[in-house]
Amino acid sequence: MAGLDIPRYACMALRYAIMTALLEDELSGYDLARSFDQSLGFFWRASHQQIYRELRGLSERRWIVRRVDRQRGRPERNLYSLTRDGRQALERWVLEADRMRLQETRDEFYIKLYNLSADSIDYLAERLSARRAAMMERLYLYERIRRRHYKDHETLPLRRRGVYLALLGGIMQGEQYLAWCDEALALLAASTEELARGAAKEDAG
Amino acid sequence: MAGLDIPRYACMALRYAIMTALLEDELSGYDLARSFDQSLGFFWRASHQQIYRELRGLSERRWIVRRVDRQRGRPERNLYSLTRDGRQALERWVLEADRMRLQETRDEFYIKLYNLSADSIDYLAERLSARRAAMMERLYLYERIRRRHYKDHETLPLRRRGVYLALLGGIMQGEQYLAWCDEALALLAASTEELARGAAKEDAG
DNA sequence: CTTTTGCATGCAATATTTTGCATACGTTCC
DNA sequence: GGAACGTATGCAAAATATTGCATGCAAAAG
Repeated sequence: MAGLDIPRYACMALRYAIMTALLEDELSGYDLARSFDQSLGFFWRASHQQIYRELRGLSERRWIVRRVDRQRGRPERNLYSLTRDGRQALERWVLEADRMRLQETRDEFYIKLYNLSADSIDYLAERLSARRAAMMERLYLYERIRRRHYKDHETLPLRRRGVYLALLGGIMQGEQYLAWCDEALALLAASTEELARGAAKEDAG
Repeated sequence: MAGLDIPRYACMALRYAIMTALLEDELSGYDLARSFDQSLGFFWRASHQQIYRELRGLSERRWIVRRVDRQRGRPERNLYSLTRDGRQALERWVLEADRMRLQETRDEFYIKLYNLSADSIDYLAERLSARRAAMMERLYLYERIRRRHYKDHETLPLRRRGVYLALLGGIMQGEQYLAWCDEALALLAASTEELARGAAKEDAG
């Protein structure tokens, strides 16, 4: 029951996501919480509570160190950076333990689709539109990043190429998602019309 | 501290995924654990432990009921089916609380890509190939299901159309993923070659 | 016959994530 | 001059998910 908050195992991706973010910059918990909305956060999001907790755990392991930044007027910031041990742990993790479960989308919207009915069709179509719009915006952001930082990826240093590939994955997935939304919305609209004409077969158990 | 295992809130997607699976069939925990590898499980996977736990919680809520099936030779099975309350709760959930966070891929492989280096490039390329192969197999399965059950989706009853759309989402995402793998593998291969020729700029901090 | 595989269920501990709350200071808006 | 907003940090509890272990029977494989 001692050392309650220090997990014994080192299997958590968020931990390494944070360390990855610290690879290039010294950042505060607050910075991390925000930058997680912008870059790595596309692939692994976390709330500030979780981030602060991880920062504590990482400090106790000596994988990161804290430096207090006293600002005029503002509250102090705790800036963290990777230690040598941390860098090594990160490198080890990259080469280890690929759990490859990626085979799962884990989006409850799909489950809702399994429950499509005359009662739910309008709502689901509306939500799908919202998702489409949100993804559109996300794609717009991706593209800006791409244009600004990854214009010609042939000349990037190696590590940056990896980041580019992740970004490309986001972009391609986003585009595919838009295409799917369009197909789905079309089918839902057609179904609504059929229902209105009383022509659609109702679910018959 | 009383009623420890009965969650107070009703916000968990797995719960509704299970109920959705029970919408058409009476199933055992074991059945669910396996069918989750086949259909809904593409979108929300769970271990048998989690499933049994949820089944217990759902029973306590009276959203499902258990029927004991005594089989010759084999151990007994607990078969579950939806109650009226359960069906209503499910319908309510579909129309409620769309949390729409889908904006996140949550695959640690992307984080590893952020750490691409001369040390990790071969390993990551190898893992990517494995993912490509796994997705290929998954797509093959999807396509079989599609051909068998969703040949012409225009004539399906409404609920089945929803299931079809989820499946279509899986298929499209899978195809996109393959395309991304190919692009990524190509870039990694090119980078490896450059490294071999000593021509690639090494990561310069 | 003995091991493996499949069916079938479950507990306990740990790990991870989310939700709700709390604080405190400074600036900007009205 | 007070409300709202942004910076900045954190605890506690609840919800969710994974891992490791355990059991027991039957059929099939060797």
